[in-house]
Amino acid sequence: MSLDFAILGFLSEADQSGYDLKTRCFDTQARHFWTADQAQVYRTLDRLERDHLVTSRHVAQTAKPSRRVFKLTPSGRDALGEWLSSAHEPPPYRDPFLIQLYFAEHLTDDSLAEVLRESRSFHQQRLGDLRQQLSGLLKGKKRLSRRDEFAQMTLEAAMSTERANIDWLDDALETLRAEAEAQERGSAPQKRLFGLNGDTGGETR
Amino acid sequence: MSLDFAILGFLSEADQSGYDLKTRCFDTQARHFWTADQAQVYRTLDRLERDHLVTSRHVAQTAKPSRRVFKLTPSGRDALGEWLSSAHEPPPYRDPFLIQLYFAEHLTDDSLAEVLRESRSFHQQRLGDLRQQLSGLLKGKKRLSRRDEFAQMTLEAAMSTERANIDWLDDALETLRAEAEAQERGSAPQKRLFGLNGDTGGETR
DNA sequence: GACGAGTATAGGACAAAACATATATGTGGC
DNA sequence: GCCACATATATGTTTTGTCCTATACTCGTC
Repeated sequence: MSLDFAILGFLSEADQSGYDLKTRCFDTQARHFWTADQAQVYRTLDRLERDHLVTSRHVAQTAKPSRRVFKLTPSGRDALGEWLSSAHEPPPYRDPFLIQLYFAEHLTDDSLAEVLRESRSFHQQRLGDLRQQLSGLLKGKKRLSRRDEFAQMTLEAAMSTERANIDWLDDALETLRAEAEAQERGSAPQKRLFGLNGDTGGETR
Repeated sequence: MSLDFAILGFLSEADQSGYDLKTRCFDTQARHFWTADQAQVYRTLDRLERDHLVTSRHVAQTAKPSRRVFKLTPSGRDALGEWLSSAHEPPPYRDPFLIQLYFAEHLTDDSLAEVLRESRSFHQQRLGDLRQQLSGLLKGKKRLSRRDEFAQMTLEAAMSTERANIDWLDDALETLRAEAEAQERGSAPQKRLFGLNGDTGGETR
């Protein structure tokens, strides 16, 4: 469903082929908020054309296979506008890492620390990728277009999430390290890994 | 795949029926990190039994339909242990809200602000739910078991993500508001919604 | 006694996503 | 000539997740 509108959105900016959408949109610009398989792109385009939200025409090329270029129809544009302005529930969380953490009693402290570090590394990599995307977006531009500003905002949003993940993981690793040290020194084992941080009620912040 | 191990994990704590898993685990304890449909639970249990990772026995009840209670096998426990200790790539981001933001040039400032507020409300609700779950977990306990500590950690992790989302949305709304005000007063329109915040390079934090 | 709510399991249908393979053309390197 | 690579589209299959319906028994209530 959302994929439909991501595609309509990209077509609202420029007429494109399925190949363009895959390589120039989903593999690059959009990869931090929506990914799509090549097969998925072509099949969705077929469906959108069947529903008269896009049209296609074949364009021959010299020295390259011919392309099928898609164009947004007026009703496609309407559908996009309506979807963009209405609320959509965020998808449910589904993170294998939290399953691991939830059942971490089966792991040794060392194993758990390793899992935390690996998770951190994944998020660190994603954050690095986001930074690269952002600097690519800003490169050589003194003033961003309104278009670019929104692209930038999506990157900043994703980055703030990644930073939250990394910070949390750092805290958890530090707590684990401190716990291990306390244990080693034979002092009273610090059982509680996390305090309440005053987070059990009241305002958001 | 991950669902398999979530189920194995819950069975590692207690023998349970599909109904128990659905209502007592996935609908309650685990809902902030993994959700599963009833149909999915039963079908996954069938598959796990076929693969000899769990076994089942029928248990008759008085005044209630009989239950099919599942139990982890030794090889199921092995499979769980191995999965828990190895790294798993976090699933790709897929957030319809970021699609909306990315194509927000098609929206008026008011529409966009409304979308941001609605998104905020979703996340606020989730955070509230997380807080409730956490206080439910802590209720009447002076000392948490190691088991509960990990449950608490998953809640804290989810909460930190939600807080990051909400904070980012608040910033965005504030910027939008300030922009609108500047425009109204006829002063030079503040084009850039977001600064760079020094985030284009260097260390994570 | 009809009806809804709770307990319990199961299967059909479908949509979304992932994974794999096929096909056709032209370029450049070995 | 062969192989890899980029361009370009298409289809087959499987897995995962969602939605809906069916079945069956008990209890409380209107």
